[in-house]
Amino acid sequence: MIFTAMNNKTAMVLLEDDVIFGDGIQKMISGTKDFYCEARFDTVTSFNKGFSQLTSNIFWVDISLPDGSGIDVIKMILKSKPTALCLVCSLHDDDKHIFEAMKAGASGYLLKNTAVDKMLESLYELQNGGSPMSPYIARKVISSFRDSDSSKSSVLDALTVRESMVLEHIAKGHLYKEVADSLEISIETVKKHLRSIYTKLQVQNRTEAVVKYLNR
Amino acid sequence: MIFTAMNNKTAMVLLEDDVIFGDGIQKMISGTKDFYCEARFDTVTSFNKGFSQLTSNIFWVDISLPDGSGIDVIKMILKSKPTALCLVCSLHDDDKHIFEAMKAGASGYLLKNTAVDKMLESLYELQNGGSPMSPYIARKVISSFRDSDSSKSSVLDALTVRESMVLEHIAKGHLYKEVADSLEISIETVKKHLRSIYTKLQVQNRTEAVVKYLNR
DNA sequence: AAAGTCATACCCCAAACGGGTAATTGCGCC
DNA sequence: GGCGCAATTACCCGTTTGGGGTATGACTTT
Repeated sequence: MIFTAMNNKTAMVLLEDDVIFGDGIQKMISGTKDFYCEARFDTVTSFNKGFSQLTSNIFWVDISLPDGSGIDVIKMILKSKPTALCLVCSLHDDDKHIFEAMKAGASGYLLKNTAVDKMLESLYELQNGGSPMSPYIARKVISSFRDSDSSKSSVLDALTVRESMVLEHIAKGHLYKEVADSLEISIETVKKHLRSIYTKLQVQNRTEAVVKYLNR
Repeated sequence: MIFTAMNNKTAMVLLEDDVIFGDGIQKMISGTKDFYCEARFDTVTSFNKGFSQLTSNIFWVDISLPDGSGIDVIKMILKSKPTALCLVCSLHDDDKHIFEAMKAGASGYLLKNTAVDKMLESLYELQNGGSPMSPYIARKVISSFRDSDSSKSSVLDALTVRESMVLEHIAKGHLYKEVADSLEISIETVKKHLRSIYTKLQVQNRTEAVVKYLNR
């Protein structure tokens, strides 16, 4: 469903399959003096069909749609409009949905239980370079950066200085001989270090050791 | 500077070296009916000295302090109080400071030009499980998740279905034999697949291949 | 001075790996 | 309906790696 343009207002698009909820959002948008709803869709298919005619830069998207995921829609939008702002509004508060949406390029993430005034505020925040998130989402997002470490000692800490150097080279795909030349020690010593590493990391071969090293 | 306790209010600590700004924040906190300032410090040293006597769970911390970084203070706080909420309030809006603070475990990040009412709102948001961030910060944070591109074809896309399956197993540290058993093919076939993988990924051995796979 | 850890180095041998070659299957295309 | 091509399967051979033992000198801790 595509509507007519309006002067002095920012165009935005609504993708939401729940009729009641969609009506509410559309009404909310219409009630502002700064935004208007250029188009409204309730399926991925209809959105794709109408997309090429849209001029909006702001997209309000639900994730769970009857015929697909809003996350894929976001990817599609950003492929042809890299500066588009996609605001997810979803019931989902699990890591998978949240982080997939972010990876896809969402510029904000609201839960559906958000108060209307907060939703409105979010639109303005979005437009002004912000990334509105429901508090619970923001906490998850910011927490994901937290170094589980600082206190928790990694198994890698058990390695000696020399062992760490060896593992670092090994993780680059080097052979015993190459590591030996780099560190100016004999191949046998490299082997010895690597065996200590395997023991300490409780792994059986170099691949497992490298995986542990890379996931530090 | 440590103050006396107050009933029915949430205790919080202020770490800020700018006297004028600190006064403003302290006044703001005092003006609320839900928070009070248990203590106020202007250096890392004085904070460390007083820390053991503090009961607060909320910490308002500046990053640039005359004798050190607030980021280290956050690490220290969380080491002894893992549930503490640290709200950074800083002038710094560069990636390094932002993400270091998040890694250290900050629960929110405000820029100093934030309006007072937003600052207040942030305290409540923090207490209610949210992670207040200035819009600019939130946008940076959320953008950092964005897949530099879902359109850019990874070298891994060149792999056939079977090759991908093989690589997936290999990346778990499995041996030829284990992969062969899993996929119910002969060891020799696994080896052949892996060699095709090496060619396509332009690597010489399994470690390099696994590194490329893990960095996908 | 003794005990312990780290880094160095060597030997041996079985298991795993990497590279060359080749047969078979499966699928699109004319 | 057969041709072409990629994908999948498979074997052989020489090299690399993994795991075992042993040993010596430097440096720390006790």
